[in-house]
Amino acid sequence: MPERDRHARADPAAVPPRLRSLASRLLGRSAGHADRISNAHLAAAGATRWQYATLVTLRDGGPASQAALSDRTGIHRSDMVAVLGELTETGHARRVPDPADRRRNIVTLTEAGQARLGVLDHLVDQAQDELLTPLSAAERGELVRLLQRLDEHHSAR
Amino acid sequence: MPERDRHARADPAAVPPRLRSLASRLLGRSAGHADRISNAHLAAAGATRWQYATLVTLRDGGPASQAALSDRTGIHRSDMVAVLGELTETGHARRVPDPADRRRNIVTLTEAGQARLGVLDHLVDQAQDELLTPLSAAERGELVRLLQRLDEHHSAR
DNA sequence: CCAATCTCAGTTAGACTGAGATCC
DNA sequence: CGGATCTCAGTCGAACTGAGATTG
Repeated sequence: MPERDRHARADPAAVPPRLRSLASRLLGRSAGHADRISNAHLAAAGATRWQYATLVTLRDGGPASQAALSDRTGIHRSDMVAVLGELTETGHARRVPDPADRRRNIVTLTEAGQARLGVLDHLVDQAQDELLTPLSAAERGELVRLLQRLDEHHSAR
Repeated sequence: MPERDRHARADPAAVPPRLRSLASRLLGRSAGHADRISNAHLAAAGATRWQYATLVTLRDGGPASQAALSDRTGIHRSDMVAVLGELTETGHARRVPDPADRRRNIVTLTEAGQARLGVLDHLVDQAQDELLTPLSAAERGELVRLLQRLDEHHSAR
């Protein structure tokens, strides 16, 4: 991988103060860094963030329909179809029609999926650590708490 | 505008704790809220975030080449072409070849651009306020400071 | 010849809409 | 019938790559 990038990276010192202190801009940029780092770490195992979120949700919430997985992960129902296609093809999840309601699929985590999840958990931890490098443990907690309040407020009906 | 959305919104209570406390996920979701709110407020004046960032940078940094504007805004050089196309067509910026180096354009803010910027500044302030509603003034400052440190760290060469 | 600048065409991942088929 | 559920095709804005033309 060449990994070139001689372009467009926002010279931190040259950004006007007005922009440098806009919360919306800082969130966008930090989310960009977070995406790049998370994707890079997960790609080492050939995984994606959507796959990881889905596997975690299956482990913590148990078997569920695709609609329920959409609600719990925040992944669009329509993208969930593709994610589960990948996970079932690689044997990490199983998708069987619900006998009690045949519109639904019941999705379950396989043993292989549990094993994979252990690996991915570790990679994600590393990604968080790289992302939050400049912050102390207390500051990381504070950041997470503030962001949770933002997200909860704006996710509420 | 119908503005429907009966779908995929992540039921906050149902998200597994592991996901709910991942900084990278929270940043992505918060950035999404920020984008939606900022876009909505700016759209009321027919403007975009890229246009706003470019106008601010012209006001605070004075006339500049497109490459310099790219560095200062973090907008890709290739997208900057289109943004300046819009701004010059609407008479908010002017683009003239640099007589000292004819590879460059010198971009300047027009009077109309300054006036427009006053309006947009106000809309952006409203957007920040809506975004940060659940946080106190002290918490908003703390959030901005933490995010600045993240961004500076990961933007550094 | 090499490097910088601007421009244009095309790509990518993420998030979304709309509609069809199936089933309760 | 109305209303979920899953699936598929396609759209959209944001961010990017690559290459060409021009100039230093």
